[in-house]
Amino acid sequence: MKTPGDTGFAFPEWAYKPESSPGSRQIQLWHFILELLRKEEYHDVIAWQGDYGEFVIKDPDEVARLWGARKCKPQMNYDKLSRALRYYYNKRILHKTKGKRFTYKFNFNKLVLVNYPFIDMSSTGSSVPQSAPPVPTGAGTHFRFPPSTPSEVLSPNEDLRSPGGMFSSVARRMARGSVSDCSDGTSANSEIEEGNTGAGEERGERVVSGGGPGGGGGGYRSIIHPRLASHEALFRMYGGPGNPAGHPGSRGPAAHRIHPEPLSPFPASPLPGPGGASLLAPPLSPALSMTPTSHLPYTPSPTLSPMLGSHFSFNPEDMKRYLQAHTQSVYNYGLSPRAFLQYPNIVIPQPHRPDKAGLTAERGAAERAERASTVGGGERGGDRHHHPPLGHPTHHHPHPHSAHPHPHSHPMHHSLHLGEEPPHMSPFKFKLQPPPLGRKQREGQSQSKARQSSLSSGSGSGSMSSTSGLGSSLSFGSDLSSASGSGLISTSSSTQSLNSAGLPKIKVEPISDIDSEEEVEVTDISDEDPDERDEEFELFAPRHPRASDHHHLPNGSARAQQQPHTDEDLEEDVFKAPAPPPPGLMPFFTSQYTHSGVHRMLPVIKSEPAEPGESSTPPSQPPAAGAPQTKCIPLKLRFKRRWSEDQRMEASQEESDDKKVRPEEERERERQSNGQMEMEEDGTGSGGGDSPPMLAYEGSLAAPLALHRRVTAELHRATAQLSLENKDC
DNA sequence: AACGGAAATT
DNA sequence: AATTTCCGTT
Repeated sequence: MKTPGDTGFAFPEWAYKPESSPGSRQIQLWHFILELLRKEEYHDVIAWQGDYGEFVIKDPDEVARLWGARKCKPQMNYDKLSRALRYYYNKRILHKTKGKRFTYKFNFNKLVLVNYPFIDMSSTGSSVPQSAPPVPTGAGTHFRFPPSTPSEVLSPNEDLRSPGGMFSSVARRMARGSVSDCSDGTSANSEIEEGNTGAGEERGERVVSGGGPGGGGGGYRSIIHPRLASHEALFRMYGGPGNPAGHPGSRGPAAHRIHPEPLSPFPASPLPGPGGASLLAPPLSPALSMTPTSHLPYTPSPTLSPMLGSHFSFNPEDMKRYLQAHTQSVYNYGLSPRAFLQYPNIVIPQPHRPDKAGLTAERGAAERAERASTVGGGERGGDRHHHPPLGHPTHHHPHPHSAHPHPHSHPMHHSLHLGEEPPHMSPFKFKLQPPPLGRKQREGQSQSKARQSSLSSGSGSGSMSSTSGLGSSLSFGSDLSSASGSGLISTSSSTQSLNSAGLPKIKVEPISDIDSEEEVEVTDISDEDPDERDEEFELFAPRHPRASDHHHLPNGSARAQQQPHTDEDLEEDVFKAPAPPPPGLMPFFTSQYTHSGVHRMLPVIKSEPAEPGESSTPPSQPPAAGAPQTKCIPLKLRFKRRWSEDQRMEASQEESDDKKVRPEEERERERQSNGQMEMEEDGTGSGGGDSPPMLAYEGSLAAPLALHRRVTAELHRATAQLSLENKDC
């Protein structure tokens, strides 16, 4: 009986699979968190709470301990763990919910994309709006859905690098089976693992890793480059309507999963074209491949299964929840529907109501038990706010405040047309980076205050704190070209610091302080920040959940950003697109406007004080010295990157995400590929993307829903759950 | 408590 | 690449 639903929140199964993270061989923290979150056993330690995707670490020390156990890092503590979580901010996987202790929030968009870049809902979406716009106003009309380009869809941004990466990683993992290094037998992970498997939560969805892999092993090599895989291909592969490989229902277990989805988010079959096309080899990543595992109901064709035992699935329940969530979030939480539209498979985690108090503690850890009892009690008492049960997502109404800030249609003025808009790009911050002084160096040079010395050496402008970067940061329109990049920089830099080599190091970052709304529920802002999908908006996206510091916006082309700050405005800012909308990417801008602001109205439950565990902090051990490295990207490159990006955007309006996080190589690669592909499509829109959405959802949800249903079915057929055993230790 | 830079580790 | 470790700052 532990379905995701029980827990109250549900992510697609894959979300919980470590393997779903392309980039990592080992389990990733976010994944681990998700794991904990899904288990009731750990609800005393960490649990969903508050807004969509928001969770609270009730017992930081315990979480840290568990994490440490999992990673075989006995010295893990919350401080370290939290550092890792903070790294997610930039990656936009997570955000901090300000004002709430130990409270963070997931950004599902990111997760989805990261995990399933190939799942391109946009195709679906492009043809049809998948769900209702947050605000039923006529606004929807203004949005058009640009023809999607396959390439686009797949084009990942930062995190989603090419699916290829995923492939390889997966392959790798498969090859190795499992990672382990921890000699420590007592891994906490076992706890978790047990829980997962033991629970049988997925009723069979979970794959039994053991059984199945019939050896399909190697086949998944994609024949087609992932990028090229068209939506059609995707679906074909899934076995469109025809459902080549067997009926879903045929298998026992499957049956119930496949029941009709009342609310499927998906529109009609995505395969516009030659329906008849037989499926060709699945170009998809292994993860996608449908594994013909025995338990999989809808296993398409046996041949396809690349990965043994791995599959991921979109089950109806999830879908349903997703929809509900979607609606709810849209209406209640003010989340960006865009996100969901893109990834219907995501389900909203509902702060679930504790009725099952009893269940909680017994299981997993005796160790935690003590704590649990206390905490548990408190917690339960604590949250009272209920969210509407997932009953009737479809129409519901917004809570009182949700307010539709924009009663009037709110065309995205910001939507730019390809050529028309001035390339106001986001201003970038150029920070001088102080010469790296390694810890060693610091130590070596002056043990006492190495840090300061480093700063001073940096340039005379010791003023800049790492965070603020005000001291030497410059910001200006992204129009670097005009700035003549290097020239500008060099100028400023000249005064500034030079690295040992003599080259100035400058960090170019987008200034996204726009959000700056301390007042405005920081939480959400970022969360839906336009991520991958919204790439067009990305430049301006508030990438830092906390924009705490500087609000300067020096000259930065005073353009748009500085305007009134109403909710609307804020949002606009957020979504402001520097470049024209990328053609296939985000079919639904519609919703862009409204939501962010709405949610803050919701009173959040104050998390209970949760007594912090004391936990002694273990002594840290000094790592062995390593080779010194400098990670600064050469100035040139930075500019280049920037520049090319701009161009790209103009040309193709591709998304761009310039996070420092992202390595330029990737971007470059991406850019190029994208650029080529994209060109074609913009034609339609000529300027504004006028192509009207196939279905306007002007106002009603109904139509879309129907469509969704269909797709859902297809997906069901096609999907499989990803499960790889990944026990580490 | 939370943030984020820097270096080290895996 | 994703942390882990350390740590100064806010």
